[in-house]
Amino acid sequence: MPVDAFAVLAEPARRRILDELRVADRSVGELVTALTISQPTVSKHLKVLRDAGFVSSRSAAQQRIYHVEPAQFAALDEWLAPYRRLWTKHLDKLARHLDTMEQ
Amino acid sequence: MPVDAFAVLAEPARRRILDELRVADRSVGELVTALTISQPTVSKHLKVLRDAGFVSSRSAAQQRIYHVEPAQFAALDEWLAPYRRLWTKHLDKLARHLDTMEQ
DNA sequence: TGCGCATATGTCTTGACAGGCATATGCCTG
DNA sequence: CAGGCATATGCCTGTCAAGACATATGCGCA
Repeated sequence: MPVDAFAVLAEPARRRILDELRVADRSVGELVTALTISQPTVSKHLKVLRDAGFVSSRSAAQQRIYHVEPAQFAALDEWLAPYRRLWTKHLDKLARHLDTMEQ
Repeated sequence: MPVDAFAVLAEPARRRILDELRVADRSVGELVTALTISQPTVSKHLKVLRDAGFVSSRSAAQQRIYHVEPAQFAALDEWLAPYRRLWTKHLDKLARHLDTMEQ
């Protein structure tokens, strides 16, 4: 992770952009109308997301179409992995407890 | 998520604390020596982590022992889930591509 | 090539937050 | 109950980033 992925996602507006792009690729203008944020603000957030590798863009005439880049999310998932063990262990314990109660 | 989980994790020091607590429960003093951060700073980060539900503490004499609370990580994982579909799809595509090449 | 649309960038102000330091609180032991 | 240890909290300052606004750039079309 070149730039801090968590810092990038800390901004709610950026997560809303990602939620939008997850459904389908979108032009900047579409994002602006979908999210009701000013155009310069959207462009700046997109730049941050691009620099962090969360999205990439292609040009289509005067428009730029953005789409989600899955790799960064996979990196996030890797960070989460060791903690996942903690809560699955927790769930196992819970399951065993329930099994005990059934008897 | 009552407070913004991503904003909480955006601070590197807090992630270091979690990495430490993931291995084993620790007192505040142990964290201070392990991370080489001032004691007040550690306490403040712990408060943020506590308020966000990432950790909880129990008292042992004058010490407070902190430990990781898995639920918040599970919440994070849920947020990540819809994106996970994106990159597994991506991997599927890659696998199919490799299959094609083998023939 | 000049105009208009879509997007990017620069500047400024303001607010939030982290760290340093001093100090308060809680708890145990002599 | 006094003193000391472990931890929490309050105050202050510097830093950084987000949003508003103005403006620059890129691209297509008449």
